[in-house]
Amino acid sequence: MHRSPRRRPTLNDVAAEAGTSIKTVSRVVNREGTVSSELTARVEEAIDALGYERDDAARRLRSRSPRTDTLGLIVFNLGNPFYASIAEGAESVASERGTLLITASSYARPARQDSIVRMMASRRVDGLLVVPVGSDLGALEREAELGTPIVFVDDMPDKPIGDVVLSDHRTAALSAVEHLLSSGHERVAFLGTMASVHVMSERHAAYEEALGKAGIPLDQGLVGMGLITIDAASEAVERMLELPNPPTAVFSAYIAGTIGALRVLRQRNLQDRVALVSSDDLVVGDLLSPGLTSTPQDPHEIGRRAAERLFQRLDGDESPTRTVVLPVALAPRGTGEIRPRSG
Amino acid sequence: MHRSPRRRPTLNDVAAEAGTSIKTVSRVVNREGTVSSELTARVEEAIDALGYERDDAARRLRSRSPRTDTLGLIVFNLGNPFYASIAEGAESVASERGTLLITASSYARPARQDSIVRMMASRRVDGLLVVPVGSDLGALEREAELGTPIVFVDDMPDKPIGDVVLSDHRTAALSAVEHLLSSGHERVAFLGTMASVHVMSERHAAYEEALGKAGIPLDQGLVGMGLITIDAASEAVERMLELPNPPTAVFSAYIAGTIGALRVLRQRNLQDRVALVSSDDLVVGDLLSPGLTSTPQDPHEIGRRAAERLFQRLDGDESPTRTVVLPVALAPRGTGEIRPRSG
DNA sequence: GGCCGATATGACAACGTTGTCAACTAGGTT
DNA sequence: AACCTAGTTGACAACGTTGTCATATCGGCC
Repeated sequence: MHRSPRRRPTLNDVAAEAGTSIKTVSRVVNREGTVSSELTARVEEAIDALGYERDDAARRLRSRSPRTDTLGLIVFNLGNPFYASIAEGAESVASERGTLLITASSYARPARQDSIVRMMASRRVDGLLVVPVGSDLGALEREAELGTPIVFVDDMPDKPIGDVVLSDHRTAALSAVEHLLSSGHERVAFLGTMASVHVMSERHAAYEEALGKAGIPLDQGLVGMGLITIDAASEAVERMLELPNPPTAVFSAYIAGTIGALRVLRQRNLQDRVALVSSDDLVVGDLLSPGLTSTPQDPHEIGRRAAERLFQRLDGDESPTRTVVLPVALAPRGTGEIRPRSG
Repeated sequence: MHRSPRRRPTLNDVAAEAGTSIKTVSRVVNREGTVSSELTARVEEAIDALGYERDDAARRLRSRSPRTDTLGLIVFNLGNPFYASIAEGAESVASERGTLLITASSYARPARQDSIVRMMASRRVDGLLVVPVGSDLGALEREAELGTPIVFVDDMPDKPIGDVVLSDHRTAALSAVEHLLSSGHERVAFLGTMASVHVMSERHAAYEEALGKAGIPLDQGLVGMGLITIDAASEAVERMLELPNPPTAVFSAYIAGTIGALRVLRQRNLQDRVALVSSDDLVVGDLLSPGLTSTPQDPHEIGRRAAERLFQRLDGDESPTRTVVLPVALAPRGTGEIRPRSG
């Protein structure tokens, strides 16, 4: 028996159907338990017949508690398995609290991040999880001032306007480069994206620091920055391999660079001659031969911890901003243990 | 100059600050262009000073258009790169229309899918993108009746209550198994998850169909179903390899099975002796040696197409339900071309 | 019989916004 | 001078819900 296939039923419709008032229906919907069992049954029948579902927006408008039970998550690219895993980790915490996630990709573009923050703000998300981009926090700063808790993920914001959950990128990058140097490499290339991404500049700084400590002069010809795509990384590696004094090892500070480098080395049959350490792991890094040496993070755990911190804030924690740094250990699996050939 | 760090400013607050009425502020916020430039400037100043952002829920409540500019996306597991890529594809379409995505993982559990659908319904998403699970559509059916457009992704629902976008799973699975049989394999194992997942039973049926056509008797000892995790798949493959008459080839109908099989074959140094064709590709399937033979889908495109279909519905298309089947071609890269050893 | 308290129900305002309509102003026309 | 028009501005109701408060009913007690 179809009723109105178009307009969603409201409390009013249910009340009319059950022959009672909207307040009583509201009480039944919210299980307040102060409605007689006979009337409760009649109301529930009407709810089923009409397919009524409470409108959370109207509820929030009137209710004392201003919660939407919705969080915003902004990452660089939701299709990237690393960020996807962060999202899933956050979701697993949120779902325990009956909270949904609005997810969006900023593609590392500040303007897009800003527009997403605004859209999420006008939807009144309870809090934000953000992989920050750019030097300008923009609308995020206003949100923080208005009391929306923000947890930054995987990277530091420029101003401490929220908690932070990230891996120990500096130590990881240091150990990666030092691992190559201790195998005897002196020509170590660097692959990275924009320096404006904080993590990237941190990894690059660690690269320079490790070289400096070992007394190896910096060669800008071995430094590839601004390489966004896999193909750009491949081309950069190809150029470096054409140099009169080519690199004997590569440190890739991001996953697309790693894939690009792996492809070129395999094409040129150099996979057993040029060493490679990747900051990020591949899902199947252990299945390659040689296996991929990396400093693998635990994105699922990062997502979990970030969401947990956000809920602590929502539960009333007003303590000063905290930074959670998760340890990272180098996982030697093959590509990083290739030694340079003399001559 | 801080004002109220707690309660969000409303039209009323802005109106008071600017010395005008809420209706005028509303007009400025919505750029109706009927407010004098002097007053517009004063209002915009107040908006900036207070950090006002319109409440979309209240807007929707009153406005004629009932849109939330929010879609719901339900996949099995957002952390799985295949689904993550679908999500990103859908998001790229949605963002062009100023629409955000609420994403959630059902973990292939019907009860969880149902509860997510309900939560999304009470948030009044404009439409749903769903990788369906289980034989009972549950709350989805009610939503469809109430006029919420639904597009099913990657699999068919049991009732045609919405459009469908998926790859040609049957043809892909047939060609995968036939590829192995044509190389001379007669002992071909099957790896899959629950038969309640429609795609899975379709791939399994194609497996049986291909064997039948070739006149090869079915051996239930070579069929591994219900293997959810990578480890479960590994154990199943190990058991099969212990058989007196072990498989010479494996057809894996899902990615975790593929990874589990690859790990075991590598451990036992059988990667060049046992053939493998995977339904799903790995991000770096071409980097393995031998490379992974698979029937790769284009999840980004699936997500795009599904979202585009949903927007067509939202734009008023009321034509009968349509099913979009995307073609899939077998990509031979190594593991699938291993021939059985005689004796 | 009147009164009490407990229980059940509903009338009404309010949340923040937009649609409707009325009112005011300024400038031009008759 | 009276009138009209266009351009601005604001008062008020309404969206679907919940908080507050009033009212109705009933059983039990003095």
